[in-house]
Amino acid sequence: MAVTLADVAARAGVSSATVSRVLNGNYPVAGSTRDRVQRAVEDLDYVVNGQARGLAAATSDLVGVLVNDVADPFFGLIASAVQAEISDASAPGGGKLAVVCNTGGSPEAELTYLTLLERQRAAGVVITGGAVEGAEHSAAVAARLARLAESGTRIVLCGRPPLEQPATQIPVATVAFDNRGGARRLTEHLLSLGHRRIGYVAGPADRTTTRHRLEGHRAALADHGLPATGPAVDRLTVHGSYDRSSGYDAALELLRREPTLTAVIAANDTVALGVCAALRDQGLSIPDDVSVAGFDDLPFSVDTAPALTTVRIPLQEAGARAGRLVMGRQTAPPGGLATIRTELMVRASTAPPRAGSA
Amino acid sequence: MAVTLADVAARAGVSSATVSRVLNGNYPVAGSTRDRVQRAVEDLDYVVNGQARGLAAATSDLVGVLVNDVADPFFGLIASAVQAEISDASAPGGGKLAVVCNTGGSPEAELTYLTLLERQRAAGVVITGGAVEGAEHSAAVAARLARLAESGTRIVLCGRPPLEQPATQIPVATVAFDNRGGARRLTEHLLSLGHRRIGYVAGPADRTTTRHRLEGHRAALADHGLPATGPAVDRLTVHGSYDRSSGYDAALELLRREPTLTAVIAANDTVALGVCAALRDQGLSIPDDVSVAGFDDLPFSVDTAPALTTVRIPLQEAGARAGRLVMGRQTAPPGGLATIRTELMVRASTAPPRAGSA
DNA sequence: GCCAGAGAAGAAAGCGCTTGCTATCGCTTG
DNA sequence: CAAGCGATAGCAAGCGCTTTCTTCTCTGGC
Repeated sequence: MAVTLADVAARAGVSSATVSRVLNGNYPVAGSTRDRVQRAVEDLDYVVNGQARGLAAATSDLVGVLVNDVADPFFGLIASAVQAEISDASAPGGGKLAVVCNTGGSPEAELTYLTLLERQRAAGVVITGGAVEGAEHSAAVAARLARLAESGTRIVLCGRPPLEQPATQIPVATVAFDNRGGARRLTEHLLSLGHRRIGYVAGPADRTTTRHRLEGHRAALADHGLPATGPAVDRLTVHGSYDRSSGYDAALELLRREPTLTAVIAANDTVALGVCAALRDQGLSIPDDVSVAGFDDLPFSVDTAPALTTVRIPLQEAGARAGRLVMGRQTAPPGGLATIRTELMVRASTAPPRAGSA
Repeated sequence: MAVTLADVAARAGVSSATVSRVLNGNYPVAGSTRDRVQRAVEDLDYVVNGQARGLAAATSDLVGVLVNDVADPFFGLIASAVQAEISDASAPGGGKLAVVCNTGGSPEAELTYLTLLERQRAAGVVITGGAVEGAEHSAAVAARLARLAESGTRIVLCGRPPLEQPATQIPVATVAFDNRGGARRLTEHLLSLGHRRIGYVAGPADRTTTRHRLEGHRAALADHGLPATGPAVDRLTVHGSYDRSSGYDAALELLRREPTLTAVIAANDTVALGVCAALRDQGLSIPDDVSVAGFDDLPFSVDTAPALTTVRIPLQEAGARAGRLVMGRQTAPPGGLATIRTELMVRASTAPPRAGSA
C-alpha cells in the first residue's frame, strides 16, 4: 500500500494534521518539527494523494484544454503554450496538469469533455478553436460553462468569439484572434497586386472562424468596389475541412469553375499546401500562374516552396496569455475580451498576375 | 454547492448506496428503482465527483502522456492517437482523460511530471520520445516507474527503448520504433544512388534515438566497405537539436567542413527543412547539387519542394497501440516489446549525385 | 507571583463516494 | 408449514486529506 500522511506522521512523531501543515506551509509550524517532518517525508518517499487532497480542500490540479486536434500544429502550439504556463511550479498556484481533450470539432465531444472536466472538478478550462455556430449548441455549452463557473472553475476561450449576450453573466475571459482583419489585409494585398479573380477555399461552413475570415475577405472586395455577395463571388468560394486533401480537391473545383483565376486564398496553411499541390499537378506554377495564400503562419509555411504568404497569428503568445488567465495570474481586460492582432506575412507565393491575364 | 449523491438519493427516495450502484451498474438494482434514480439524476443534473470516487474506489480517470513538446507534430500525432484511444467511452474502462506533459526533453521535468502523475494516482502513463542516456537518470526514472507500477499504474513506453536490465522486473510495455533499420535503409538508398560523401545532421548527442539512427547509418556505411568510424566520418557528422534552425546551422557547418558533399541526412524532417533552406541560400539546388533526406515522414514532408525523401514512422498507429496497451485493452507481446517497422519513402529530394562530383 | 495571550500541536469532523456486510421480503422446497 | 434462498436495499465503515476548534505550553506584563 502507498505511504499515507498517517505513516509520515507516525514516523515523525507528530499528528497527521501537523504533517499536512508542513506540506502546505499555510500554518505556523516550529522549525524543529518542520525539519523532522520533512525528513520523514523523504525517508518514506511520500507523495500526497491528490484525490484525497482535492476532495478535502475542494481544489484540483487539473486544467482542461479543449482543442480540435492536438496533432494539428495550430492547436499543438496553443496547447503547448498553455501547458507551459500552467505547469510552471514556481508561479503562484502553479504545477497544474493540462488535460488535453481532442474534440475533433464535434459539438457533442465538446460537451462530453466539459462534463468529464466538471466531474474532475477542474480548476480551469481553456477552450480553443472556432465554435460551431448554432443556437442549441451555443446554449448547451453556455449552460455547462455556467455550471463550471459557478463551481469555481475558471474559463478562458482562446481563438473563439466571446459567448453571446444572454450568457454574458458567466465570467469568461476571451482571447480572440482578429480573423476578420487578417483576412481583409490579405485580400487587400492580393487586390493591390492586381488580382481580380480570387478563389477562396473556406473552412467548414458552420464555424465562426470560417465566417469571420470570409467576412474580412468580402469586406476587402467591397472596399475595392468588387461584388462581395451574389453568385459571382459564391462561385469563387468553396467550403471544405481544415486538411490538406480538402485543399487539393477545392483547388481543382475552383479551377473547374473558373479556369482563369489568378489567386487562391486558403482557409489555413495546411489547406494552402493542398491547394499548391493541386495547382502544381495541373501544371500551373506558383506564383507565376496563380498566387496562393494561407492563414495562421504555421512553422512549416516558411519552408514550402515557394514560401507561403499568410496571415500570422501569434499562437504561442495567445496560448500563454490564455494560460495566465486561466490560472488567475493575469486579470482579464475590461469586458473580458482581448483581441490578438494578426499580421500579414508576404512571402513568395503571391505575386502580380501575369500581364495577359488581368 | 454542487449536487451530491445524497441529494440524488433523497430525491429518489433511496439510499446513496443504491444511487452509486445504479450509476456504476455493478450490482443488481430493480428496474423501477433504477428508473427513479435515473430520473433524479437528470432532474438534478448530477455529475459525480471524480475525486471522491477515485478516493473511495482507488481508481482514476487520468492517463499521463509525457512528450517532449506537443507543438511538434511528431509528438502531437502520437498524443492525439493515444488520446483518441483512451477517451473512447464505448470501450471497456474508456472515457479516460489524457494529461499531456511537455518535458521539453529535460530529465528533471520528466521526473517532476512522473511525481505529479503519481500524486494523481494516474491509471496509466505513456512516455514517448527517446530517452536521455545516463545511468543516474535511467535509474531515477526506473525507480519512479517501479513505484507507479506497484501502485497499479500501467506504464507504456512509446518510441523509447525498453528499460534496462536491472529494471526489467517492472511490468512495462514498450512500443519501439525501428530507428536503426530505418536509418540503415535510408543510407543504403543514398549509397545505391552513388553518394559517397554524405553529411549527417544528428539530433542531441545524449538521446537514444539519435544514437540508434546514427548506428543504422554507420552500419550501412560499413556494409558498403566505407569507413564507419574515425575522424573521416566524424567530420561529416554534426549534432544539433531537433529544430529547423539547428538544421540550418548544421548544414552550413557541414558545407564548411566538406564543400563537396553530395547528400545530407537530417535527424528528422523538421531539421531537414532547415538543411534545405541553408543549401538553397548557398545557391545549391536540391537534389541536383545535394540530396537531402529526413526522418519521421511528418505530414508536411510531402509538400515541401522538392518533396522530402524520408523514413516513415507510423506514429498514429504507434500511439493508438500505446493507448490500447495503457488501457489494458490489448496485451503486450511476449517480452513486452513491440517494434514498429519504419518504411523508406523515396521522394524527390534525393537523386544520384551530379556526374562530375562522384 | 499570577494571569492573559500568543504560538504550536492535536483531536476529530467532515469532503463525496464505494462496498462489505446485514436486513428484509416474497417465494420455492422438502 | 418451516426452513432456505435469491434478489434488493440500506448501514456504516472507511478512502487520505484539510481545517476548525481545542488544548497545552510557554512568555511577558503588572
